[in-house]
Amino acid sequence: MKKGQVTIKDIAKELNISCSTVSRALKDFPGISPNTRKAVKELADKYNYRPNAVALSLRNQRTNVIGVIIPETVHFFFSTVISGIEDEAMKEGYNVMICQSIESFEREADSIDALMSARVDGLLVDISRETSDLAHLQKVVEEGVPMVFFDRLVEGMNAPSVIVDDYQGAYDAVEHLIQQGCKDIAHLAGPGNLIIGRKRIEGYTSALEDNEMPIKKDFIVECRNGTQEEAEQAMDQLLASGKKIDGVFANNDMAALGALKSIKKAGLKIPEDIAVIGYSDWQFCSLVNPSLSSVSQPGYEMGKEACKLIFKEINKTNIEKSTIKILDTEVVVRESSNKLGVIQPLAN
Amino acid sequence: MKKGQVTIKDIAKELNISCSTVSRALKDFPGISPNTRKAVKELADKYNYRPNAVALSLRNQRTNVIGVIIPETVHFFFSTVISGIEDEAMKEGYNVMICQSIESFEREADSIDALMSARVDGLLVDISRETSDLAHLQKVVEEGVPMVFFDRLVEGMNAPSVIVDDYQGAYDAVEHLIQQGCKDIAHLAGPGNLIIGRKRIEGYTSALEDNEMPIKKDFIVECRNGTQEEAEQAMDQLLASGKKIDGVFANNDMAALGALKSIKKAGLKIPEDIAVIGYSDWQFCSLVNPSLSSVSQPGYEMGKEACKLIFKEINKTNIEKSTIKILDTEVVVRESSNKLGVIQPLAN
DNA sequence: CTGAAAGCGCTTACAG
DNA sequence: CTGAAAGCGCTTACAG
Repeated sequence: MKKGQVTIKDIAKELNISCSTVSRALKDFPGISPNTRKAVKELADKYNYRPNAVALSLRNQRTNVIGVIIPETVHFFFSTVISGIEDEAMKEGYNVMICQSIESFEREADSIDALMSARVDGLLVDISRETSDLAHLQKVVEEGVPMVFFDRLVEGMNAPSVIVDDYQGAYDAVEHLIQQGCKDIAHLAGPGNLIIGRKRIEGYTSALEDNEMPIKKDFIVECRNGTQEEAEQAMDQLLASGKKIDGVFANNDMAALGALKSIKKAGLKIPEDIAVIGYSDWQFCSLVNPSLSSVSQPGYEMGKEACKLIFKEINKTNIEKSTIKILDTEVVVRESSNKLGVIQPLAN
Repeated sequence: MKKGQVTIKDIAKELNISCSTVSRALKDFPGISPNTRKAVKELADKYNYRPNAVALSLRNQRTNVIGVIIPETVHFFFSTVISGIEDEAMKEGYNVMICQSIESFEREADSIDALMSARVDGLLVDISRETSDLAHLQKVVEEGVPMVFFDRLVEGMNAPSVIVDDYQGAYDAVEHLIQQGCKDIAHLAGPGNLIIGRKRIEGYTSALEDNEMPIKKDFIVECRNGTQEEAEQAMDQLLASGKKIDGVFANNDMAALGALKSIKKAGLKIPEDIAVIGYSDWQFCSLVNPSLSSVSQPGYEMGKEACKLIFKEINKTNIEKSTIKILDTEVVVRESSNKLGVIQPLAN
C-alpha cells in the first residue's frame, strides 16, 4: 500500500473502474449497480478514504473555511468569542482559521492577505487598535468576499457588525447602584479617545439624569491605561478630596479592583459605605474579596452571531450590509455592590 | 472587471500571453523578457493578484496549514499555548486550524477527521480527558501525517511530545516552602487517576525526603474535582484536626484559593502562620489577597516547541519519534508564601 | 524568450 | 450502469 492518504484514483485502479464511478458510488448516486457501490464503499472503508478537501475547494470554488482576525487569543473575552465562532462553524461544517493581529496594523494586513490567499469563504474581523487606514479591508469588500466586523465598530465600511451595547451596559450598572440606594456615584472612566469609553460615560450620565440625580463633572475621573494601580490612586484622591461618595462604577474590572483596594485602605466598608461595580466580568471577579459585581459581555454569543451573519452573507441570503447587531450585556451582582442582600443566582 | 479574486489566467488573457509566462514572470524566473515581466507585475498589482493557496496546495501536495486539537480555547493556559503556536507558525508561513474537543472523545475524533480531510501538513494534539481509545490517532500515524502531542502525555503512540515537568514543578514548590522555613507541609492533591496529579505527589514526596523531612500520609488530601469549595472544606478539616501545619502546596490555584479562605477564616496569618503555594499560575494569582504564589507553566513556549517539532517532522529532519521535550516550570513567589520578605522581580 | 501539455483530486455534463 | 473529458488555478518538464 502506498503511503499518504488514499484517493479516488487509488480505489478506481484497484477495482478496475473509472474515477467517475467511484465518485458516484461514494455519493450514493442513482444509477450505480449495487455491486460496484458495495465494492467501492468497502475499499474506501478499508483504506480509510477521506475526500480531499483541497481538491473539493478548488473545484467548488468554496473552501468551507472562515477566517478570523482577532487582536489576541489570550484575553478571556476574545477566547470566548473564538469559542462561539468555533462551535457555530463546526455545526455548519466549516473550519476556522484564526490570525492574531496583536493590535498591530501591519500584522493585521498581512493576516488578511494570508486569509484571502487561502480563499476563505468569509472573514470575521475584530479590528486592531492601531488600524486607521482601511484600504486592506476595503479590498476585501471590493473583491466580493463576505466580511463581518465584531466587537469594535468600524465606520464607513460596507459590512455588517455585531457589537455589544456599551451604553446600555453602563446605564444598567449605574441603575443597579441607584437601586441599591447609592446617591453619589463616581465613574472611573476609560480613555476618552475610545468609542466604548465614551459610550459608557453616556450610559452613566443618562442613568443619573433619568433618576433625576445631578451630574458632577468631578465625579468622572479618566483612567488612561486602565491599570489597577492607576485606579487605586484615582480613588485615593477622590476619597481624600472629602467628596461624599457611596458608589463607584468603573469602566473596567481592573480599575474596579483598584477602587476596592483604595476603599479598603481608607477603612470603609464595601458595599455598605461604598458599592462598586466593574465592567467586563473577567473570570477573577468571583474570586476576589469582596467578590466584584460587573457587567458581563456576551462573548460566546457574539462569536455565534458573527458566524451566523457571515453564513447568511456566504449563502447570499438578503442581508442589509449596514446591519448592526447589538447584543445585550448583563449586570452580574456580587458582594461588592449587593447592599440589599438580595440573593443572586450563581452567575459564572 | 469580473468579480472575485483575479487569477493567472485573467492576467494572461488581458496580456495575450500564456499562463506559463505569467507564472514565471511573477516568480522572477530567468529567461523572461523584462518587458513582459514588467507588464505582468503591473497588472498583478493593479488587480491585487494573490496566488490561490488552494490550487498551490493541490499541486504541491502540501497545504502549509497545521491542525491543532485542544480541549478548550477559553482556558488561560490553553490560550497561551495557542498563541505560541500561532506565532511560530506565522513565522514559518503557516496557517493554523484549531478545533476544540471540549474534552469529548467523539468531537475529538470528528475534528481529527476534518483536519485530515483538509490535508493539514501536521497535527498538534492535546488529547481530550475522555479519550482512551487511540484508533483515530493511530490512523494519523499510519497514514504518515506528522503529529506531535503536547501538554498531556499519550503513551504507546509513535509520536513526539512536549510536556511540562510536573514532578519538578511540585518539587520546586515544596522546596521553596522549605526554604521559607516551613516544617509541616500539607498537600492538597489532585485526583489520583490523572498522571499529572501523581507526578506532583511524587515531586512533593521527593522534596520532603531530600530535606530529611517525614512524609505523613494524612498530610496528603485528595481533592477530586479541584474546586475552591472542596479545597476550603478539606483545609477546614485539616486545621480542625489539630495537626501542626505551616505550609500548603496545592495541586492547583483554585484549591490554593480555597485553602487561603479556610486559613483566614481560622484567624491564622498568611504566610506567617501558614504559607501557601498553588500550581498553574492563573492570571488571578496576582489579584487575590494575599496574592498567591504559584508554579507557572510555560504555555506559550510549549506552543512554540510543539510547532518547532512538527516542522522538523514535516521537513523530514531526522527526529526520534520517541522524543519527549520536557519544559521547565517556574516558581513565582508572591505574598502567600513570602515569609522571608525577599523581593521578587515582577513576574507576569 | 515563450507556449502547450500534463497533473495535483475531485465532480459532472455528455455520450454511450 | 459506466467512462472519457473538461475544468477549478497553478507549476514545470519539455519543446521550440
